[in-house]
Amino acid sequence: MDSQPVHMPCPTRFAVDRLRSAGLRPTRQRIALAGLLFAKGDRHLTAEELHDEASGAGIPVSLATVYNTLHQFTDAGMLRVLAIESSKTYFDTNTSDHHHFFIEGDNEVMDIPMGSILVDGLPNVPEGMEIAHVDVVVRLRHKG
Amino acid sequence: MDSQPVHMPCPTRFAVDRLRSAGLRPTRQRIALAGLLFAKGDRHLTAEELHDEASGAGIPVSLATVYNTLHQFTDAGMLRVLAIESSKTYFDTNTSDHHHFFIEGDNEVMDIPMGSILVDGLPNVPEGMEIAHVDVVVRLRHKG
DNA sequence: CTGTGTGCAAACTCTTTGCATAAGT
DNA sequence: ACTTATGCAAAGAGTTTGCACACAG
Repeated sequence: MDSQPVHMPCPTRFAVDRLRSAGLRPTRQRIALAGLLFAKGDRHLTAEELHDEASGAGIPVSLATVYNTLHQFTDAGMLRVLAIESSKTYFDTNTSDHHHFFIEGDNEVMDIPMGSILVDGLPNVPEGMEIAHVDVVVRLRHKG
Repeated sequence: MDSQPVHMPCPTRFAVDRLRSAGLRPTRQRIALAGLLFAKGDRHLTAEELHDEASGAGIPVSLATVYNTLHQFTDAGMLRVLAIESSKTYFDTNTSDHHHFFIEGDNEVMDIPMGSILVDGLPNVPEGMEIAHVDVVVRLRHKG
């Protein structure tokens, strides 16, 4: 019956399709990184974290390529950059409009559940400007 | 009548007092930097900007000292650090609770007038955590 | 094949640090 | 005098870039 033999596992298929529709050539490294990024729900990663994860998964990819790839994905609208902490760039796999917890000390980023925060009374924007985005970061610390 | 001759201009006096009450020795450099920072209302500066400004004002101070001083002022509660853009640290002379515009392209930071923004419906905070701070950044772009 | 992507290493930016010198009290 | 701050230069983290080689179409 199966006249179209499938040689690749499903996550790879998924990644390949996503890359193609973004106009990016599905190379080994991009497929692998997309697989890691988009397989398990929303994630917030630095380039270094993703690089470590790839290495750990037996995918040899250079840090430079991880950076390049993350920026390509960002330009293609598959990722969003978070400016939460100076000195480290976090990439968010959830590109929809939402906000974040940042846990000081642990340097961990978490999504704030949609709809549970409300920003109101936005101020008048200066002449000739428009709002590109509103970012809310709720910084948490350990109690005690 | 004036039995206490005043040899220093007023801004210096002010800076010296501020430094003393923060427990910081009022050195030439600290006095000069405090003068620049706190003389003209609320400001949002990077270390490099302040360094340039000091140099321009004929105050020779090294960039390393500017960084050290900004951190000492921050620890003393005289400044706040803004994490608005990756790769650059902005120091805010307004330590009260308020939010910011960030103009993309120009990389300029502006205060949002107090009370003109309202964050409501803060989400439940995870167990054992408390809110340290809520930061709202309204990112603006030039229209057209 | 042809063009694009990758890896490596070097460059670059921002920031911190160590140590001898200078300044404050 | 005694202590603390400063300047310089070097080190350090994170990120980017240039160029030869490798891979996808």
